[in-house]
Amino acid sequence: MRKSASLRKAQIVATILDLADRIGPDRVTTGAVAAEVGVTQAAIFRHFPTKAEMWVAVADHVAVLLTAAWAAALEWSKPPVERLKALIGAQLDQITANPAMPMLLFSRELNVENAALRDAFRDRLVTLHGLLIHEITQGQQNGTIGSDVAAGDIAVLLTSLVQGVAIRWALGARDFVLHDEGMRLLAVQLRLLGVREG
Amino acid sequence: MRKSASLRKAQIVATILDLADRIGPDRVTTGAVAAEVGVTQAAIFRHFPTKAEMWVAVADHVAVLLTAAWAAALEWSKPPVERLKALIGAQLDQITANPAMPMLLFSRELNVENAALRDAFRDRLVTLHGLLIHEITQGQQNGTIGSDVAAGDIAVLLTSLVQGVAIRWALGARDFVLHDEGMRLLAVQLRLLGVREG
DNA sequence: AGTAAGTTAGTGATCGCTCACATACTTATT
DNA sequence: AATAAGTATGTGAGCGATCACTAACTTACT
Repeated sequence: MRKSASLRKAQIVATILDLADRIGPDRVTTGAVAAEVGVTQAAIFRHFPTKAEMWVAVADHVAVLLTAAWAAALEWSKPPVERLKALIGAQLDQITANPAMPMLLFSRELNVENAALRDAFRDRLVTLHGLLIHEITQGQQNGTIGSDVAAGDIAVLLTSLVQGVAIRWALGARDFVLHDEGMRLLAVQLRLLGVREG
Repeated sequence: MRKSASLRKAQIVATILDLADRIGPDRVTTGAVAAEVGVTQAAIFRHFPTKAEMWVAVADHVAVLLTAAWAAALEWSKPPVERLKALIGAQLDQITANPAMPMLLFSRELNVENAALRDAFRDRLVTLHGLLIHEITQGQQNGTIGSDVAAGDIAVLLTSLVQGVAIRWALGARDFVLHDEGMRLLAVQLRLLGVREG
């Protein structure tokens, strides 16, 4: 059936994310998207001038989701450690809701073909890193996080933790709940970092 | 010039690894390999029946390198913490010597097309994880590593650390020495884990 | 009636792979 | 030692499949 252009665009973006998870980002061809959407391959180009533009639209969509999730996590101002947990929990939830994200970071489409896509994701990662460092610094200043490790190093360790558990989940059998396992390991690491539980 | 089959095969394997780093694993076409080697594309198929077999040969080559590096790291029996550092240092060195390895783990070739390739790498990662857990357990038993965190969780944290720094290096500007940055973060994490420096 | 959305039927480029043939090297026979 | 026979390596041309993308035409909705 016919749909309005805006609806069709949204459907295409959602289909790309779904297919990227199910068959891998680099197997998302215009033909595969069209078959999934239920139109001919040529119809895709009524809505996006090139395949690269399709991916940019996907990046924009994901960026909006991530930004909103981080804002929601920080909405009710809490102690820095709780804000840290909320940020990382939100990130884990976003990955669960959108499992293609980790693999997309290493796709040929992002790393080789599409500089705009790469820049969009890089920007979001840098932003998250900044948010983490801010909360860590706040926690160190009010004494709830030990100051014997530099805030930047803590942020790297926490980022690696999320990355590690997400990759193990995405590439593996997905036989555990990403949020639960991630938060469990986060609690372990925070305890090691000398966080005093409130 | 003509070369013996064994030499040519080795040259092809080395070229694949080099190209995988420079242009991305999924851009390594038989034509690109042939051009780099200096023969026609058809000549590649004198030495490997399919492209998938080429990648399996690459996996075998890498597996040998990794196994030898781990064995060398553990050769002179040292205290568990030193053996841990040696293992992770060896892994960082192998990644430096062969920068395509991290990206290869997320390539379409490995994750979608080539189950044998996937199994080969999975086997090596599982083996490394086992080696890490063994040393961690030894360290906990002789009291040089705190026992308040499960050995398996420590292994996951250390694996994530290596993965995180390696990916940051491989996908970024490579503007730091992977071994140095990895060992610096490892020292931080080990200190958090209550490791008593000998 | 006019236009937005979709179809049919293509294009050229690139992919892995094959085949008939040519040339370099090795081995056996004289 | 010379040479014929056999094998290993490489070439040039091309096949079928798939890719992103385009143009001309058609249908549905306002």
